[in-house]
Formats: sequence, C-alpha cells, structure tokens
Amino acid sequence: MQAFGLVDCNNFYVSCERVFRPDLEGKPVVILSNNDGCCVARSNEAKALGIGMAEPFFKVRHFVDSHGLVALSSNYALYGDMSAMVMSILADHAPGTEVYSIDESFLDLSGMDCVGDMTSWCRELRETMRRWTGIPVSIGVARTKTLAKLANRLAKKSPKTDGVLDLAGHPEWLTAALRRTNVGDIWGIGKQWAGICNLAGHRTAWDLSQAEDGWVRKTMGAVGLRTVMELRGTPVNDLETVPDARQTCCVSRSFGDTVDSFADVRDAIVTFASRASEKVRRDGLVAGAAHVFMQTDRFRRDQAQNSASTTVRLCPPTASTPLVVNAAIKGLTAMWSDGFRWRKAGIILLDLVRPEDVPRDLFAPPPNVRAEKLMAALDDANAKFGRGAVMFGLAAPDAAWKMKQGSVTPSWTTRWEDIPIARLGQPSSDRPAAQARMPRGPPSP
DNA sequence: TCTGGGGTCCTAGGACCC
DNA sequence: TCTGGGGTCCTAGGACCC
Repeated sequence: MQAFGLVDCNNFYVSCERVFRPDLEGKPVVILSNNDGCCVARSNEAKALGIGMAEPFFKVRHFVDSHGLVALSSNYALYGDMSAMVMSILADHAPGTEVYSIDESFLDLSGMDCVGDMTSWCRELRETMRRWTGIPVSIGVARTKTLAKLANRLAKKSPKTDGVLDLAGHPEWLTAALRRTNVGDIWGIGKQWAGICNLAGHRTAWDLSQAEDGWVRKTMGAVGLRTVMELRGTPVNDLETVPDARQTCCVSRSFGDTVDSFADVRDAIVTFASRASEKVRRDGLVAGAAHVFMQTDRFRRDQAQNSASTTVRLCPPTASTPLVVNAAIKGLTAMWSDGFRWRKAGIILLDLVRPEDVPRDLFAPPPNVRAEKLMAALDDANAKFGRGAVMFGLAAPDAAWKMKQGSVTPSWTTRWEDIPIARLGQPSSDRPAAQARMPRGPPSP
C-alpha cells in the first residue's frame, strides 16, 4: 500500500533554541528574521498571544514588557546543524525520505505493513527524535503527500492525537479530517486561491475535493487540479529522494539603514555576489547570468520610490568570484541612479548548470586553471577559518547597509568556542541550560 | 522609528519559424 | 472583399511553498 509520512518539527527554530536554553520552556518566544524585522518562528505561547507568521516585530514588541515575550535574532548555523541531525535520524528509520525544508521531511512508508501498527511506529520515532535531538516533531500519514500534510497539521493542532495522525490506516477518519480543514490551510492553496474558493462556496478541504474539475482547472490551473486530485486520494506527487539541481541562487538583504551612495550599494553587492558565487561553487555549478537588483523602502510612502534591475550574461558560464563580482558591478553601474534612498539589494545567479553540461564554444578562451585553483584555495581557507575569513572587497564592519541583529544566541553546535561545557557535580549558575539538556545524539556506529 | 529571504512551477503573450 | 495554422522559445508576472 502506498503511503507517505510527513514529519514536521514543531516551532523548529524556537525548539532549537530551547534545547540549549531550557529556561525558555513555557515562555512566549519568537525568532526574528534578518534585521530583526519579522517573527519567522513562534512558540505555542507566542502563537496564543495572537502573533502571526511573519508579523513585523515592532507591532508585537509591547508583549516583551507585558507578557515576558522573548525575541531572539535568527541563528541559522544552529538551525542548519540541528536540521542535519533530524534528517539523518529520519533517513535511518524510513526506507526513503525527501527533505522538503529545513524542518520537514516526507517519508516513504509504502510496504511498511510489517511494522504492524503504524501509529505506534510513528510514536516511537517521535520519542527517539526527542531523546536524541531534543526536538519535538509531529507526524502525519496518508495516501498522498497533500493528505499527509493535512494529517500532520491536525496531529500538531489536536492534543488528543499525541502528535501522530495516520489517515492511511484509518480511511474512515478522512472525511472528518477534510471537513475540519479550511481551504486556505491546504498545502498549495494560498491566500488568493482561498479567497476565490470561498466566493465559490468551497470553504473546507472536503468542499474543494468535491469541486468540478473544469472549474478547478479554469480558476487554479494545472497546479490546483493536482492538489484536488491528491485531496481525493489519488497520488500525483512522488517522493523526490534526489533533489533536483537548483536553477537559481539568490543572495539579497534589506539594509540596516537606507543608503544613497553608489559606493555603499556597490560594497553590498560585492559581498552578496561573493557569497552567491561560493554557494554555486559548493554545489559544483556555474552560472550563465547574473541578475542584480535594488529597491527603495516600499513602506515609506513619503519617500521617492524606485526599483532597478539588470541582467548581465556570464560568457562562458562561471562561478568564479572575481568574474561574478565584475559582472555585478557592471550591472549596478549601468542601472544606477542618484537621489534615492535604497533599502534592499541583491543578486540572483541564473541558468545554473554543471560545468560539463555547458555547450562547447569554439571561440571561448581555454579554462583558466589558475583562477580555478585560486577559488578552491579561497573556499578551503573559508571552510577552515570560518566564512568571511578571506573575501573580496573591503566592506567596512560598521557600514550602514549591514544588517542589525540584536540578540543572537551562541553557535552551540558549530563553533568550538561556543560548545556548551558539561560538568559533573555541583550545578553552576552560568550555563544551567546546556548542562541540563545536552542532546545525547544517536549512538555512534 | 520599526515590515525577511530563498526558492519552484505555471501561464500568457510576443517574436519568430515554416 | 478576401487575410492559416501550427509549432517553439523566451520573458515577465503571478501564484505557491517554507
């Protein structure tokens, strides 16, 4: 029997922080986006205060005083590392996994009848995850990925499921589950389509599953129709165990403060271009073009608005930092205009391909072996001494465009200096958190 | 005062071809 | 007066995801 599981870490970034800061347990906690702008993760207590996903922090800052809300800057080194642990444990337990996002993975549970009761198996997996990583997860199981998502959501929401809901093994629960889910909460149905569905009288997942194919196709296109098929229990999405090579790579940031000088935006773009080149090299790819863009502050209606972008071809395709940086500066120079206060800029590397798939160009210069060696040395140095140890350009550490981060927690798992110290005997007052809750980790082979 | 970043896929329309 | 019928490729924009 074909079945998909969806394992989703509960309030993932908050849970990661709580592993090393158990004092945050039971408190309302939010994790902030870059520049400490928006709340991108919320503990249950924070959700109960009515704090929405991606809610601007300044709108909820008053909860800090009134309700003891704790707001932390995001610590992606920590979350990425914790995610890798979670995913490797899942890979060891299920016959196939698809890492869907930093905190979610689909499992292939087909042919797992041998485990007997699926719900018990999932409960055990959940408990293993909690013991080995400290991260609480919810698990949904169903015949299609869309339904597994739906089951997962109910498992997370409804306390009586105890974090696990198997709709594949209990088809009699399916209709009730669909009726309890609003269309807007279906995977693949966003705000726009939810509005259209509601107008047409399709308020719940059950309603939408009964909608006419022609109507769905017309209003939501091929994508919408696939979602509806999956709601009806017909799988159209397979497990993608090998991720497709990415096609684009974007590095962009809002600036800490607006900047109006060419030199400042250029410094930012040089930094972003370097970082994007590194990411593309790490994936063993080269880029055929670079798209550079910049924007003013769209929330400041009182200021002159502008946005500019340009695409520069990279011939032949490359991931070499100096070549990408040069192209980016060329693009920026071409599109620059004075007299605006720029708030955000970025670069998107496009047409990513593996170097061996680049069509041969009769007139192309021979590969620059020295440049390639230089890039390899640069990446090695940065791997050894930390990102940014060797870099292009001279970005002032206090430049206006640099992002603001008020309260980042230590890189508990990825920097030697930050690794918590476990002591036996008398508890010490300086790091009670780490002592109490160091994750045990899976046993070494 | 203060509002994230990084992706994917699909569609419609235009240019161009025979 | 009468004015085809496919194709393909590219791009911009819009929807979605976390």
